[in-house]
Amino acid sequence: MTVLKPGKRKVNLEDVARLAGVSIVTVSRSLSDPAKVRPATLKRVQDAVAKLGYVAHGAARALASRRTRTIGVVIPSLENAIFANTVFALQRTLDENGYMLLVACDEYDLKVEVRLVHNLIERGVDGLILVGTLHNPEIFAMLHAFQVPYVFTWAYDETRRSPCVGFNHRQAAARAAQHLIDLGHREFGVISTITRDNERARDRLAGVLETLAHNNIRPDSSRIVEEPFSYVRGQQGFRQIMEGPQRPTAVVCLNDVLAIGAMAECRAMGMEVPRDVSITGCEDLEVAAMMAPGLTTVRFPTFEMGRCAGTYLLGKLRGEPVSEQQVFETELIVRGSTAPPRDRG
Amino acid sequence: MTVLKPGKRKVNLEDVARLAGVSIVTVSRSLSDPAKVRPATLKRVQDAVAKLGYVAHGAARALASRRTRTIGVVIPSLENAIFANTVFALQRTLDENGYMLLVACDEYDLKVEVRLVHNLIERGVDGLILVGTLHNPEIFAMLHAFQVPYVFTWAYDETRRSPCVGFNHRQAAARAAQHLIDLGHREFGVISTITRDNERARDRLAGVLETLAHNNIRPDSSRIVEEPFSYVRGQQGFRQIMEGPQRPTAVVCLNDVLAIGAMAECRAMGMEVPRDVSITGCEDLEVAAMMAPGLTTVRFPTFEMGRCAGTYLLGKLRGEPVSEQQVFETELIVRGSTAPPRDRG
DNA sequence: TTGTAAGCGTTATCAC
DNA sequence: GTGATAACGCTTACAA
Repeated sequence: MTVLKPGKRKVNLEDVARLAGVSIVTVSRSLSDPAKVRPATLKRVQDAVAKLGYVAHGAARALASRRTRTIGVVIPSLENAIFANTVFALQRTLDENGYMLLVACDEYDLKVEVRLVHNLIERGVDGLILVGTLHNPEIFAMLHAFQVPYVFTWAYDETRRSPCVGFNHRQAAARAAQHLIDLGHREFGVISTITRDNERARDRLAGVLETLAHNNIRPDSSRIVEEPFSYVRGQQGFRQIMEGPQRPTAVVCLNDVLAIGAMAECRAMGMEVPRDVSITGCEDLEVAAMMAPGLTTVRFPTFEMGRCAGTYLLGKLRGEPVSEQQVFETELIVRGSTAPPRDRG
Repeated sequence: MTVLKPGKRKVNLEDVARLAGVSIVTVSRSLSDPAKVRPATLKRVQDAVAKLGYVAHGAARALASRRTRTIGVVIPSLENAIFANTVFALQRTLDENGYMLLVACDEYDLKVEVRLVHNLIERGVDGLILVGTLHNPEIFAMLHAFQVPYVFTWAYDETRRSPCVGFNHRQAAARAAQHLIDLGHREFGVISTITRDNERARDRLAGVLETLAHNNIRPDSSRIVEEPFSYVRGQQGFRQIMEGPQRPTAVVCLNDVLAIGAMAECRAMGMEVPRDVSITGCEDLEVAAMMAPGLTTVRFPTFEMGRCAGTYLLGKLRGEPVSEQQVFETELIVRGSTAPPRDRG
């Protein structure tokens, strides 16, 4: 049971240099800053590189240059399409600039996140992308100690303490609620994600409840449920709310997966959206638009945000001036929301 | 515009060694192989590490040890949930074993994949995970030259030339088609993904057409459409097929996104699944089950496959004997498929 | 434009 | 069980 371990690199700068008839340094320069070498020399080097199939040794390069050309990102989960999308946008942006992306998932556990950030710093990431502003102090300590530039995504920090890019979840959710109120709804149900350790969920819930309270609507606590992120839990939450003494005319779901689950259950219970009940879901999974006619949603431009996060770090690493905060506008997408039924509203 | 570049690591092995009153080597050992150091010494070292907030320098470690504890994966896209899922499973498996994951997307471009694999090897990945068996020869050359262990996912290689783990797409698609034939359908439509550079799409399409041919069913080419991966294209494909001279009674969609689009269009056209037409989609997005009653699907256990790919590489790196090929069984999930209408079947 | 020399921080090898 | 020493492959002053 011998551990498979590669020997030393078969072809290194020295080999290329020898074949090209130049010194090691010239080869190094030809690769990192071709403009600084005479065209004829450059050609010889490039030919040698091609002939030998030389590939730079990243570790050695990183050790000498103190840069890995690698960025790290920690997200809660890749099962959630909005984070997969964020990573996708990020990867593309970084790739366009010669950077690669280390991806880690903390599965919504702030303690795990500490370990992941540690591992990422150990790998020498040039920059770090995290989700939200809620993090273990140890993380801030490491980030500071190792001078790793970072940016929070899916975050909106009014205090401007950290660089972040994201959305105003509170406002987005408030708008959704206001839309329903404007339609005449007074009886609300709310299906939220688990708010513990999740500021996005907290902000959204606060946005809805505040708006309702502003209009003197205070839904009974039995009508406000917190469910884990899954279609099935969306179904359960909807059923639970609808089995209460009086059915609400509108249900706000704090993400689209819960919303889709709620819609499925709604249909299973013989009701229709939005005729019998108005359902609103935050986020806008493409599939929601496709399969859920009548569902009002709030779209978050996640891809643009991902790009922005990548651009921020790249600019920072280049020493360029970059804006430390960016908020993307969300969009309320209405697909036939109606007023509550006359006999109940 | 000075480029932001960190100076040398503020705290290194030497600092830890000094504080602990031991040599550098002992510290190194305490970190990599604690069992080989006396408990009392170990404790002193660990205390020093904690006090100084020491984090190992991965590049230096990699240069000396020839291992980065990093694995690379190239997938077509993260927009496709099945690949996001694969990556998720992979990441979790690797994390459990102290490895991290570099993720890159080639967006279904085999030429881009070459560049990404190059970059990954440059970063010194200890192993590589690719999707499918169809790759540019340059990739195989590099893999071989640098002795990088690799495994193909979403792949089924009957010739057993490369380590791979995946599904028998041909068989899975054939089963779906056979199921419909058994129900009495004779008039078929097929909505496929673009088969160019995509062997999974090719295999699935072949599986369907072969099975139909076996039963003397040869759908007109106007009923076989190839559409890019998106809900909207699924809609378009369905409409195109249904606008032909004679409507088929069954439509097989070669992935679930196209299937969901097809269902939406079906509904928009005033038809019902499966009463008016039977739609079958390969893959089984959770949302399909939720929003598409009547849709028959084929489930591919993607998470299990992802874990398997990670386990394979880890075993290989440890020099353990590992099985070079693994095929996961797919599952036909029937949700109310019916026979074709009497007056048409 | 090109080359020389000095690290970068760690692990492997071999002594003790 | 612990320590001295030599790599590991590259970049960055600085010199020519």
